[in-house]
Amino acid sequence: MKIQNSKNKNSIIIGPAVAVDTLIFTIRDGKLMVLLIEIGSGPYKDKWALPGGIVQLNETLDEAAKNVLKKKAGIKDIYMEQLYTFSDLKRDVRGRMISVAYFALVNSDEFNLKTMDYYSDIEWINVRKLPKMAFDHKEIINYGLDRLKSKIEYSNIVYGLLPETFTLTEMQNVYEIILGEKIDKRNFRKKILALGLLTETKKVKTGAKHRPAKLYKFKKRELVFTK
Amino acid sequence: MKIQNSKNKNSIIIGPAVAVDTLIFTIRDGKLMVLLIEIGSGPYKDKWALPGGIVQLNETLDEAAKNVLKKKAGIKDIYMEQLYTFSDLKRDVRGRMISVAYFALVNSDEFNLKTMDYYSDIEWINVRKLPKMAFDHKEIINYGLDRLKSKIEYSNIVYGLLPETFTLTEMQNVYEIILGEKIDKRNFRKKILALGLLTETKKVKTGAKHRPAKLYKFKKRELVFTK
DNA sequence: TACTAAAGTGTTAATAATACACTAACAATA
DNA sequence: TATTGTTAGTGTATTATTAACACTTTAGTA
Repeated sequence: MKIQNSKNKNSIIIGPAVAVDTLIFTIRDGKLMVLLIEIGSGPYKDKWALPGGIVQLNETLDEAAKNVLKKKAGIKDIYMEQLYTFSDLKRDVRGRMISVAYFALVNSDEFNLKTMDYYSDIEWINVRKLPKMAFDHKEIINYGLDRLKSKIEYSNIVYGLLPETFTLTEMQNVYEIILGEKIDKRNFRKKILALGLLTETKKVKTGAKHRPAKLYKFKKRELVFTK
Repeated sequence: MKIQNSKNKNSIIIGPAVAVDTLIFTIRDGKLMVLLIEIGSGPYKDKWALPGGIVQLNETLDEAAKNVLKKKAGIKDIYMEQLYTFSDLKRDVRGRMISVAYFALVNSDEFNLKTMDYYSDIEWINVRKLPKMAFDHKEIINYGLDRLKSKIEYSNIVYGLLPETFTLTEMQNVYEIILGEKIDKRNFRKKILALGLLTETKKVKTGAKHRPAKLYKFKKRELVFTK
């Protein structure tokens, strides 16, 4: 390994630059949405991109991704994991740039639009109806979508998309939206409750013009594998 | 994104350096082995490390990893995938270095030791009995081991560890070595054959002092998900 | 108080996973 | 050439999991 100036922590290295790009999913209006920014100038003008930023010398990739979420989208304390590192030579026409993609889930109740109305060019976009994308960000989104579809089947990550308390029907809807298929109500409830990850609260969701639904919550809001 | 000299493809960027480290597994003497290099000088002298190298401006990460395999270990045309990107600030005391880890499988029949006897300091090491490791390479190995254990259960990647033709017992042995548990012979054969990924060759493995075993081969030696 | 709409609930059938033991075929040797 | 040792090769019964399917309950509203 060749490193110039090896005694100095802030060494200058000649090599690809490193960025993080964050893929933030949420459920809104019964659709799976992703947070995108419209680019205002430069070679990718009028195309859309994932929120991202250059990785600084004194931050890890996880920290860099958290900083992007906080600065660009005002989001913190959410589910996040590293997705994949993209490195095509031509992925950014402006220069050689490696991007470490991160994958995040938010529940749109806690994270309301007002936080970001501030930016005119940042929006939740239906992941099934993407606009013209900059860089290889369409590829990143598809990669993340595959991760989401598979991981929701063998873990409890769905908590990242749900509010603190929720009904089983709301939870089932999230599964159906992500997987793109209807699920049998009785089988779904049986299976989910058998996992033992939820506790029944003593509250119900009232106000709708039908029987009120029991509200549940996750015992622990942290990643658990279920298979 | 701040990029200096944006019209020049070979821009100079101030940021973390990027390396690839390759985690190469094989089965030898009934054990899961990993290819390690003993470091001869510097702050990590006498510790062991994964084969790795700095990522050049004109190569993708996949290419960089392939080049490492070829140059450092004389290996090519094997199963390889990106594993994870490691970025702790202190992972290399010599300076800020991000490492994209790759995960590779070879079958030790095709890849014989002679190819690399050339290097005195490169060896297959039992993954359950690792020596003192440099950097965060122990962590990378454990991460890769988890990937291997899970992926062997939902895909056909085991082909990467097997020769062109093999007996079902040999295949079962690989599963048992990786998972660290005995598997029922009849159930294993039933399940594997039901997947329909193998074809029976007309040959048998003779020479052993017992009944000869049928030789099988994979219909396709490329990644297929089985669940 | 009748109507609407989603909540809530069990059983049966089909499929998949597990547990388990003997015969077949060759090599080595007496 | 008969005997022994060693691994290859095979089927069935049990259990666990998944899939299919329809009616009653409860609040809101007219």
